[in-house]
Amino acid sequence: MTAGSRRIAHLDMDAFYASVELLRYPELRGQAVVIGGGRAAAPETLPDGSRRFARLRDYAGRGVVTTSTYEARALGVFSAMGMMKAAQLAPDAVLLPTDFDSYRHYSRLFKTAVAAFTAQIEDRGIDEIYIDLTEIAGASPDIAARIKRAVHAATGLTCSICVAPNKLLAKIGSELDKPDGLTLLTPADIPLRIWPLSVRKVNGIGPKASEKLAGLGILTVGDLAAADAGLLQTHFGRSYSGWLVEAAQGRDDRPVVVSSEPKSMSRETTFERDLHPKGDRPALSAAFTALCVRLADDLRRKGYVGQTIGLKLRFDDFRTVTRDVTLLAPIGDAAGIRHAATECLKRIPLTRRLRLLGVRASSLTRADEAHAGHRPVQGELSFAPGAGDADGADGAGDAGEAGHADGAGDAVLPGDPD
DNA sequence: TCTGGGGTCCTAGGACCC
DNA sequence: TCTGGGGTCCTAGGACCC
Repeated sequence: MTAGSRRIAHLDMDAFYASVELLRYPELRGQAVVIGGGRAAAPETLPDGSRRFARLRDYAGRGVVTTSTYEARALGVFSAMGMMKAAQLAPDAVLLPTDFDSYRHYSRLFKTAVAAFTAQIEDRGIDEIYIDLTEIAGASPDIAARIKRAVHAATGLTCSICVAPNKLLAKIGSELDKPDGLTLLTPADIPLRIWPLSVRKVNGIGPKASEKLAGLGILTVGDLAAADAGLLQTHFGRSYSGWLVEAAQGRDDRPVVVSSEPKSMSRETTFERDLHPKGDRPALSAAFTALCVRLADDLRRKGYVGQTIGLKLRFDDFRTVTRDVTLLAPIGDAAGIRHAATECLKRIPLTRRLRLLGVRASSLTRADEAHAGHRPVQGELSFAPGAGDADGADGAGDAGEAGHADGAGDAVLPGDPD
């Protein structure tokens, strides 16, 4: 199955959200534009037909930058940066709210355009895909150029493509000539084009690993390629160090995965201000219910039910805690989800104000196969005696069946209808 | 100027079974 | 009577990605 050389392309839309916004607001072309901020203000149309845009300096809140135009990046504003920090760096930059419906629309358009070439496409999110070109007739540069033209014709947007022997190299390469790039990489290019790059450019080496590598004097992929395998193993463990060694050599035999089933679905929200578990009980309870309703809605729309329900809290000191419970049978309704998540909540001591609340469903099965998907669960409920945390003397043993009985009387966040 | 929301995968310990 | 090993499931947390 391996052997033979593959031709794998990585296609990445250029500054995707920002570029979609520029299609709608062409007058912003050439300006520093930032998208994000959660509840940012939408542009206002004036009587003369012109538009007034919010500026970054007007923003106040807890949002982060989702995307920025290349002009904003030149000012130091990048994805995931806190909006308040971005406002300091570029106070005059235009601020736009995220419009996911619109981005999803353009995402469908570009993916459909590529699908005319091959079905061998791996979805990697809203703005990027891998494409296996191995079985497509023609030279790689020609195929890539045709795909770029098709994407532009379908969307009016540019993308960057790299064709390489594997996904690892294709992913790195698609960034090398951005925007509107067309890059070809062969094994012979690795020393000259890959090794000078920061280890951060490798998909799978994040902030923590790169920090640790820097501590060992390893900054570039070339440093990594030259590093002692034993040294790496003592610091990163067998599995991850083995992968690092392979990655530094540009080796990767992961296939292009054409279809996959979702593993989990979740909804979470960060409050505009930290909420007190007792003093803000009504607000917390309403938010909790709303999250369960939205999650149930997602599950229903996509046709799944979940047998494991989880709760996530983040405290004002940013400490994050999760708890989950596996039920006897999968569920998908908001009341059932809320009931199970409330059981999880009872197992977390609420000592501080809450910054974030989230609800998750996992162990998903298709709703139409829910009967077949009835997995055997040993014992009773997982929160039966013994399976609890620390001191299990909290009498959870008789918590009852995980049905929909409204035992909310003693819940930390009392259930309120609606 | 404190740091979003939606995911996947991995690790590690304990329960439980054979 | 501690002396096992293998396998699966469940849970919690963390790294990483878009």
